[in-house]
Amino acid sequence: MPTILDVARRAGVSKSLVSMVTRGEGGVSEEKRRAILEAIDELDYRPNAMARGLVQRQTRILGVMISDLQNPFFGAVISGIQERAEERGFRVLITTGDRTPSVEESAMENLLELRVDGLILASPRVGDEAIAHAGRSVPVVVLNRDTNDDSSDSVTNDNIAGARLAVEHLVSFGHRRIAFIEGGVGAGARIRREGYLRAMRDFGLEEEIVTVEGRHTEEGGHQGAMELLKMRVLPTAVFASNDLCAIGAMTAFEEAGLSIPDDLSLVGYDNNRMAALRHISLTTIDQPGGDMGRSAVERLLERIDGDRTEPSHDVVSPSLVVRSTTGPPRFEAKA
Amino acid sequence: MPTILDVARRAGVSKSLVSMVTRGEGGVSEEKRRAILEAIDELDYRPNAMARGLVQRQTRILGVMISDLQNPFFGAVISGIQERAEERGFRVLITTGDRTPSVEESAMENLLELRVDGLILASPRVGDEAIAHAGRSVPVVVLNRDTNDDSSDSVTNDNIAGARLAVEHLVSFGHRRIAFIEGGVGAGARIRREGYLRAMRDFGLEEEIVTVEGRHTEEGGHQGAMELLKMRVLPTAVFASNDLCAIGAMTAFEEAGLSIPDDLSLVGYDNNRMAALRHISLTTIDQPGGDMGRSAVERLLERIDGDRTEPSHDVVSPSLVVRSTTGPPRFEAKA
DNA sequence: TTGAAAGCGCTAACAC
DNA sequence: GTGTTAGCGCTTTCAA
Repeated sequence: MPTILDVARRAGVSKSLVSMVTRGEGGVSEEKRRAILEAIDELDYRPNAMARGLVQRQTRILGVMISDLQNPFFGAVISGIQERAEERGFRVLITTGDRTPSVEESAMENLLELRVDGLILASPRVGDEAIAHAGRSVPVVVLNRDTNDDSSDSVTNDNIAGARLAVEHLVSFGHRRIAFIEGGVGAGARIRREGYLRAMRDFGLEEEIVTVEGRHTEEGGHQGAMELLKMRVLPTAVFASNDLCAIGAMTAFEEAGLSIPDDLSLVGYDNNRMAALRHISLTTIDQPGGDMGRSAVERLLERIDGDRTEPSHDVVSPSLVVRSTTGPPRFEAKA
Repeated sequence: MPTILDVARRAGVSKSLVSMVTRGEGGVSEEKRRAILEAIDELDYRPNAMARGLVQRQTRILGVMISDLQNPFFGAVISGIQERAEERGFRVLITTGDRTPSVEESAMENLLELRVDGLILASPRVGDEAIAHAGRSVPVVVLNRDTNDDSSDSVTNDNIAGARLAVEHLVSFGHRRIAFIEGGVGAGARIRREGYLRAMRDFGLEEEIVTVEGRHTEEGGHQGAMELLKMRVLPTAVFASNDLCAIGAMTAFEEAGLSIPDDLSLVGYDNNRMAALRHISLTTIDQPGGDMGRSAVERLLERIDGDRTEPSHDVVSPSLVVRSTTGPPRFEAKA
């Protein structure tokens, strides 16, 4: 693999000049520049980003840790990140631990060892300590997760408000017995659960609270729904912690012979591409993934450029998207 | 940010010992090792992968270029890649150009400048020359795409056979007028089209060939279907170049009042998670994404370890997955 | 406008 | 078992 020295020799100049050319710096005579470009081409030279990064002490790379690449919602987030990063002259490198906490932490370490200039943690299962640790060496923005330590910024959607929107929508149809399928241990999931609980209480439905375990996957939703189906008295509506989970639940309910929304109403969270499909047509809470990705990049760059040292916590508003999985309960609400 | 020297000083040892410890090499006294570990912890030291990579001339990182992170099929591919790479002690870094050819090429260059030890190109829109160029510096495996140059290995599913499976299945129901919605300019898409054409000819259906433009996205499928709907005589069956495309087409057809599979049969390609959803239940051609990802890693490591210098071209067999979007044509087939 | 030289943080070869 | 040193490929003073 050719080095800058090979190029310099071939072009009959010093390394410095080659460096100036690859960095697009001016002040090189047209003649030498041409010779250098030619040598680069002939040798298939490509600057070594590690050597460069080592001396420049920055990489202009933003690291992104995504826990579930199979969830289309994160596809939207990444699009937003990529778009804004590119505008600002940064590259984006993505890593995933495929939902395994230990692998995720090691993947994050990997990014850190590479000395990325900033890190976006999109809803991972990475522990608080690991985040704090990362935050000590590089600007970090976490997505959809509360941060205790104030070393990192966050961009979240208001999960409490979103959950309330879901419950409110169901209540407005006359539902009272509204169950919740949990989203597992991820940070955002816990807050949605909290939002559900609060909303139920606020609507005077404390007695009707039912929660079952689940996860932010179709399988998780399926299992949660099966739990619900075992109950003596079924809920008339179900709020699932995310769309994937809702879709899994939908499958389970329909397999059990229930018709949605006639026998049961269902609401998800995220508004991912699957939810919008005509055949799914899931009523859900929209979180603007692309916007959140773009904001995360902005926050990161402010830190990198040193424009801001105060922690920032962006909260975007979720909104209700009514589709075909919600309607009035089969029997008149008692109240 | 602390360096290895800081750690050495704090632990009262030389850099070499610290290096040995971070690399997990033996031959360090228990006493010093403990002191070093402590210093590392206190200083929040993290080895600089750039400096390390510079001297070791390898990074143990595999780069993956994915063109569409919104397509769940690639999620499966990445899972496979990640799993196998981890077993073999390699990290995986993913990049995407979000379906923009120029951005994709620059994203690929980025990976190359970082000196990844190998590159997996998962169905990107990157040009042949760019691939060949990359192949000159690092082992490259391309997914689902024919390579002209023999510098890179490939892992593909047999798109010709897969397309034939789709056509055959429809023919077995008595369909004759089977249209094809194209998948755009990506390499795999062109081969599927070719497979469709060949299969139609082989079944003596040359007269019935109808192709319309599309892309490997829902929007692309929707538009392709709209084209089809404008035709004087509608096909009785449609084969779409991938699942996303098929799902978009399904939406368009149903919006136009057609019922699937009664008025029209539909087959996709990939067997992604959306296709398997109960409400979509798309008949499709399965390609084993996870297996393909794992194979790609294997091929790459053979090259990296120098175990193989001959080009390899893995071809996996696609299979038909019959679900609910195909059936006999509404009117008896004439023949 | 150009070149020489120091040094980024690390590993590896060697000496002790 | 431990320390010293050269050098990976680059950028960045600084001089010429």
